[in-house]
Amino acid sequence: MYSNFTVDCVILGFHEGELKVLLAERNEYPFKDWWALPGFFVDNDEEMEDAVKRILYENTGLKDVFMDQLHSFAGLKRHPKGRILTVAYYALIQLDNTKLKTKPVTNYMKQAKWFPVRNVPELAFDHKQILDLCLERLQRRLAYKPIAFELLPEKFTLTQLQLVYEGILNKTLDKRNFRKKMQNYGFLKELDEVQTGVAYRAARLYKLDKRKFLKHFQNTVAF
Amino acid sequence: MYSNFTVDCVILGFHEGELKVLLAERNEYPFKDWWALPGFFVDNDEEMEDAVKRILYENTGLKDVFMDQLHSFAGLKRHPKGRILTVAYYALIQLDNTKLKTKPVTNYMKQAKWFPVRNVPELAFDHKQILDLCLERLQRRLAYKPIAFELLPEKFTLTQLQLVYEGILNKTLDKRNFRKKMQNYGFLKELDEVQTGVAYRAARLYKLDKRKFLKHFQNTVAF
DNA sequence: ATTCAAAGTGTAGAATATACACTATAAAAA
DNA sequence: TTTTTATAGTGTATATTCTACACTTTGAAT
Repeated sequence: MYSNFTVDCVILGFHEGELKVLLAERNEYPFKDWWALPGFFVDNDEEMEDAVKRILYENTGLKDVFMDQLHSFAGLKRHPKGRILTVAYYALIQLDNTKLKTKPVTNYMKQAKWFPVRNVPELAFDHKQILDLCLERLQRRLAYKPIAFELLPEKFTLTQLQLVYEGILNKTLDKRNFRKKMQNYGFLKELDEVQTGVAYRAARLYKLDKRKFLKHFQNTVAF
Repeated sequence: MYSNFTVDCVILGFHEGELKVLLAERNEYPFKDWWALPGFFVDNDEEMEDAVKRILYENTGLKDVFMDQLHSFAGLKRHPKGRILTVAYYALIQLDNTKLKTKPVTNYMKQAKWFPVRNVPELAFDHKQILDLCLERLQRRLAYKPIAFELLPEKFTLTQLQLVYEGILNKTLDKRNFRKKMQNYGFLKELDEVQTGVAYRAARLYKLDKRKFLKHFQNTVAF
């Protein structure tokens, strides 16, 4: 039995140097055939976060995904059938080629597809507003939440890390300054491993020491 | 006619060097006689923000108050009568002696009273969690939203401003460094006026140039 | 052996942050 | 009118962080 509110989820991944969002093509009215953020009604006996997890699983096949609440939207006119409150979340996944191929998994949507976040089709409801808010929040939270690392595989190169920062901040960064700063933070573990399968000099791999990351940023506020 | 969700509001003011929150003593079950954040059901045909404004007006007599959404809470067990989703807001008011004297204004509460934010009684529902989240958010948002200024009268002294910053950040700041930094930002208008009614040297008054404030901070993110 | 494509590295100057203590002023009290 | 009191208001030196900037190294492919 459904409750009377929904969750909508901005599912983000990073692929080919770009931040991408998973959108669903709706197969139901209103906004049938429009692209929208994956979302659905929360069940009456279901925790809200579990509903988000369910949507994530249906759309990506993944469990244990990093997620965070964004904002709630309850405008009287946001849904043509009357007010439907929605709680928006974002989720960050490690997107790779295997996950790029999406399949329709629920009957209320025709297909799901990844789009570059800054080049999405027109979206249903107020979903464009939700996406924009998400991107703005990510820029701020990047500084004190392990956002960049949730978008990367466990082992990553500094160049990959820089590309994620650039994708979220939507601007290019200086390579040397970026590396210096990251390494000075002290929460990157340098591994004795390098990249494989590249046709040029292989880059060193790093891991995040989440413990040190959180300790470093728990008291990071102005002044 | 009530909808099925509520708004709860962390109403904050600054008085006698301390950040204070307005709490309401409940006159209804559940949690009758407990202190709680002011909040109530949103009407079916009422915008959520208007509901917050209504609660603010009932409790403080003020309109046009600065407010911002915090987070939504929808735990199945947060309310003994079943899940009630609540959207938490915070609001910042200019608290002075006239506003300190509160009166009971609604029948679902016995009285309202101001408490120092870091010394509140045990709260109903998950309201302590909401308050703590609010204080944490304020610390972060202080750096890019005009939070400190919403807690002060239009004209204020630098010492008053510093006290607000200290109250929110919950630590003391260096006077000279604080003033230097604030004045360097360039969004404070120095007035040709000084404080009145003090028994010692009167301090110069300042106003916020909100336009410059927002311009200054709109692009303030890491890197 | 050469080419290619990306990895990896240092330094100088600018800006910002921090630590720190005394003088100036206005009203009140003597 | 002088003195006291309480807060306003101010500068400098050092440390830290930020920024701009270009070449050498490496490993695979040709």
